[in-house]
Amino acid sequence: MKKVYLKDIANDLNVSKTAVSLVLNDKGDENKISQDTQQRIIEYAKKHNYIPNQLARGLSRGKSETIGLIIPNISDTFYSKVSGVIERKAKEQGYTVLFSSSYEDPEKEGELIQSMLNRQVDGLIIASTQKNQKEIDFLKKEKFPFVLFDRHYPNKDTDYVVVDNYLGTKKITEHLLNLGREQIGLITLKPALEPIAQRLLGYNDALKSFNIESRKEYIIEIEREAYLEEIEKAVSKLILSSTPVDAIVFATHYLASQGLRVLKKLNINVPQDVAIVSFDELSAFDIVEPPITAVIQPIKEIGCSVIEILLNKIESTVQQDIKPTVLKTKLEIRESCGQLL
Amino acid sequence: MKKVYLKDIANDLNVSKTAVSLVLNDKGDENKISQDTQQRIIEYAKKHNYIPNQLARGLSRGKSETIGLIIPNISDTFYSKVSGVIERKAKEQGYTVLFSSSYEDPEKEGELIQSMLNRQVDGLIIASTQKNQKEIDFLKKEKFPFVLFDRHYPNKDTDYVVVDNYLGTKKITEHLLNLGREQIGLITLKPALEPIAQRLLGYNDALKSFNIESRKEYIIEIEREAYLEEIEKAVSKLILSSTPVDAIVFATHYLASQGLRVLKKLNINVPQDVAIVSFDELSAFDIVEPPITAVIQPIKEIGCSVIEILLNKIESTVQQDIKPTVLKTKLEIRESCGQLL
DNA sequence: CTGAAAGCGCTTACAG
DNA sequence: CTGAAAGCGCTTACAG
Repeated sequence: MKKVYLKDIANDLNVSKTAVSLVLNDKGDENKISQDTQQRIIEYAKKHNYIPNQLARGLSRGKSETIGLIIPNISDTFYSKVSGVIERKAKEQGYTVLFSSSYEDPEKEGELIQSMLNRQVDGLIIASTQKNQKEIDFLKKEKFPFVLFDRHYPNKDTDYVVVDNYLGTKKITEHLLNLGREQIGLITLKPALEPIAQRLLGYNDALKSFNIESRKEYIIEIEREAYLEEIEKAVSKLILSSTPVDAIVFATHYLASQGLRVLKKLNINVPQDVAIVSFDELSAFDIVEPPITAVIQPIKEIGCSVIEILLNKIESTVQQDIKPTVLKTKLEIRESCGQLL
Repeated sequence: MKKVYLKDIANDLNVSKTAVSLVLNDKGDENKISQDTQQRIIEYAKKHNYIPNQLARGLSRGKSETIGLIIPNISDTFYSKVSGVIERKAKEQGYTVLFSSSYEDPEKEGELIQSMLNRQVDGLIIASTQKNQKEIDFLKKEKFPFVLFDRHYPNKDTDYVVVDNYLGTKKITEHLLNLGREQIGLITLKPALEPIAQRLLGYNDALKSFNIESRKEYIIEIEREAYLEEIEKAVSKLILSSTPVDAIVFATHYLASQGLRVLKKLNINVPQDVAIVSFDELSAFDIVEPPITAVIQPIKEIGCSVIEILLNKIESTVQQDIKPTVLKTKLEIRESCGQLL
């Protein structure tokens, strides 16, 4: 069975390509093509397993029905979950998603944006490295539909969907303070991405609201690429200091889980010796020993907002307003902070 | 700045579209286009930010440089990790990946295959629901490049990459037996996908090799869609039976983690009262209470094999042999099985 | 109701 | 060394 094309159907059925195209695109009725002809075309297409070429269709219509998704790492639980809802929602509207991971490499991210543009995606979703100002400016200038999520460019006016990282971190830090912990360390990342910067602010402001001075030596910023090794030093430093910490805030789920590994290795009791909290979680955080208190990001809402905003921009003819979306996090109290001291 | 096309470059530079196309595709030298002309074209393209249209290119060349990835669920840690390596390796060879989740729905999977074909992907990677014989036959008949992974069609001759599910489960079950456990339950899934079927066999054969009879009431197959509720019943049944179990094999990571949640809720001590093991793991299984012994799938190898086989098929002109790849699992011993009884 | 034709933006024999 | 032209497989005004 050889491949069948539009023109084959037209030839075999003695109708024009126009008619076939119209019918197969559900425009038969509005173009008043006879029911009989429509029937014949549809049957023939089904029988011969006609597969329209979307490349040709896209080229001709100037629309690919594809959206590009660029994230730091599809293997990370947060991004994979958000990607899941984005893909599902996109598919519901007839869009397929092209994805690529930037692995936090700005240059790679730039190439990916180019590559997605090459491929004529109708819109772009980016959780950016925040180091591609130029590309973002380009997209803006071209009025190309895109929405940022998780990380945005604070000094640029774009659509984006983020979580309230500031308030989330403030909440978990205050939770510790409310339980009587006062020497609270923060283990976070170095390159100050916007969410990470916000988390630092939240931590500091929580301390401030309890009239506790933030100590520089309690804040450890580690290199993302080397976090596995660096976190060990960081935790040791906080714990074995002359004024040891009685609680640690971890700025990401992987810092928290790795931090807990280290604490266990050092035979530190959690929460007796130190309480811990995490920004974001892993799905097993509730059965970990001890279960880790965390602020949770609303995965589904993030994905839905992103796709809704993007499709709106793609499909609407009128210029859409640019508006940031800031979603709330949820505090999930478990046992890693213990009881009131 | 308006968009620039091949023909604009040709016009502005007073050369032919042919020359521009050749040069931009790195075929300038082999077509003996003067260095000067090449230089001018490349500079112009860069300066005006020329973005070639891949749709047109693909249409013209009959190749889209895209591969389709269809998996049950991108949000599942196993699939997201494999997808990560597939995407990375694909990108290295210039391919972008289009992905979609089937959510275990055969009909949806069929549509996705169609949709990927529409989009002229050069090849397809599928972790199938195993209920689309027809589509697989179609792909085979058309000699369309594809490779299955995780789940294959045992009665069909196709390329696939799987893990030795049989041996993996045999290993964890024997681990329990070696520690003196004899009443070993199995909590697994109902719709007998190939890997699930193999895991059942592995469990049974392990018992057999220790001359222990497999008891029907110790094997509980639950519905995937309702596993959260059903697992509670399953665990209770095994534990509260008149001949209670002293160990449980969980056939997947999510069954294991949910199973552990239930055990904790029922105040059953692991491993004192029951030992548990899991096929596959979650990244926090080592810090869970107790750390869960599991057989691990070689994520990276799976992804690499899949992409290697696929690209080989796509790019090679000679017919490639069809060959299954069966990878080894690794037993990761932790504390959920305790010591020798 | 239907068809011929132009066009989407590339690539690639082919001729010179 | 270079250019005109056909072709990839569709869609869509336009004319009848």
